[in-house]
Amino acid sequence: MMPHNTKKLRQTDARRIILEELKDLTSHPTADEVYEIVRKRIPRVSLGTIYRNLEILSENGQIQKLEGGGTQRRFDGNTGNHYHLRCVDCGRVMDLPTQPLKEIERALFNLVEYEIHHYKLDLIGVCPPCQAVKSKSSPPAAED
Amino acid sequence: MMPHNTKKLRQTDARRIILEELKDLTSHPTADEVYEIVRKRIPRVSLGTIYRNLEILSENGQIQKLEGGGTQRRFDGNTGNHYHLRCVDCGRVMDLPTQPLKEIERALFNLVEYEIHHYKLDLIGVCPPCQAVKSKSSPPAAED
DNA sequence: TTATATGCAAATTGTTTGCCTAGGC
DNA sequence: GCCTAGGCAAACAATTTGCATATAA
Repeated sequence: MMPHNTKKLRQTDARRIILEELKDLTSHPTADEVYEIVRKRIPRVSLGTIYRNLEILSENGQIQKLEGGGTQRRFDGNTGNHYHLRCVDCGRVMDLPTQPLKEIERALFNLVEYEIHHYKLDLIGVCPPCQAVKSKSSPPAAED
Repeated sequence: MMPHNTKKLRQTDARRIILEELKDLTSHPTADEVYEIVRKRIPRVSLGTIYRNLEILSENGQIQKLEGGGTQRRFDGNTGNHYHLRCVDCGRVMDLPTQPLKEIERALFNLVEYEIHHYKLDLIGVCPPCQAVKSKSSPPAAED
C-alpha cells in the first residue's frame, strides 16, 4: 500500500462542500447526484466544476473513485479500505459492514511480489432491500 | 455463486469468431480492439455488431465484462474465477497466476448472508513489464 | 418462413476542455 | 496581484440505437 500524494489545495466553496457532502453520505453518488446535492447549497455551481473537483479530490486521496458498476462512475467519501456489495437488481453500491479482513490481506500479499498499491474487492449479488422485496412478493410458482 | 442463464443463441459468424478470438487471448481487449481483430476475418463487420455481441455473450455468461480500468470497458474470454492485476502505469490488465484462494473465499462467504452471485478482486499496482522498465532506467531521482 | 442478427449512421450518455472572468491567498 | 478555480458551452469518446436488409434455423 502506498501513501497518497496529498497536496495543498486551494479551499473553495465548491470543493469544501463537495467533500463535506461526500463524507456525510454512504450512498456512493454519481457525479450528477453530487451535482444536485451541491446545487442546493451553491445554486450556480456547474457540472464541470463538480467533475473537476471530484477528479482532483480523488487524485489527492481525499475521496475514492468507484468504477465498474456500469456506465456511471461513483464516488465514495470513505477513503479507508473497505469492501462493496453491488446489487445486480437495483445497481446500488453498499459498504460491507466489516473491517478489511486480515486473512484476505495476508493471502493477497503472499500472492505476488510486484509493487501493489491497493486492492479492490467487490461482492456482486442482491442487496438486503432488494432481497426483502423478492422474498415478500415471491408467489409459489409464478407463471409468465 | 449462481449459475448463469445460458440461453440458446443463434450461431452467426460474427458471434462465433468474437468468442473464438476472446478465448484465445489473455490480453483483455477493449471493444475496438476486438473489432480490429474480428475485422481481419470478417472485413465488413461493424462496430455495432461487436458491441451487441459482446453484450449478449457476457449476459449469457460466455465471456466476462471488465470495468473499472478507466474509460474503456475490457472483455475477458476466461469466465473462470480469477484475479486481475491492473497496472497504474500502462493500464494493462493481467491475470494473476493463481487459482482462486480458498482462504479468501472462505472469509468472503462468512462475511454476508445475502445472495452473492460472484466477487471481483483486483490488485492495483505495477505490472512486471513496467516494473522492469522502472528498475532498469531508474535515474537518481526523477519521474514524469 | 420468420424471427433474430447485421451494417450503417445517427443519437445518446457520461465526461472533458477552452475560454474568459472571479476569487483565494 | 498572481494564479488557481469556476461558469458556461462546445467538444469528445465510448457506447447504444433505429431502420432497412440479410441470414440462421
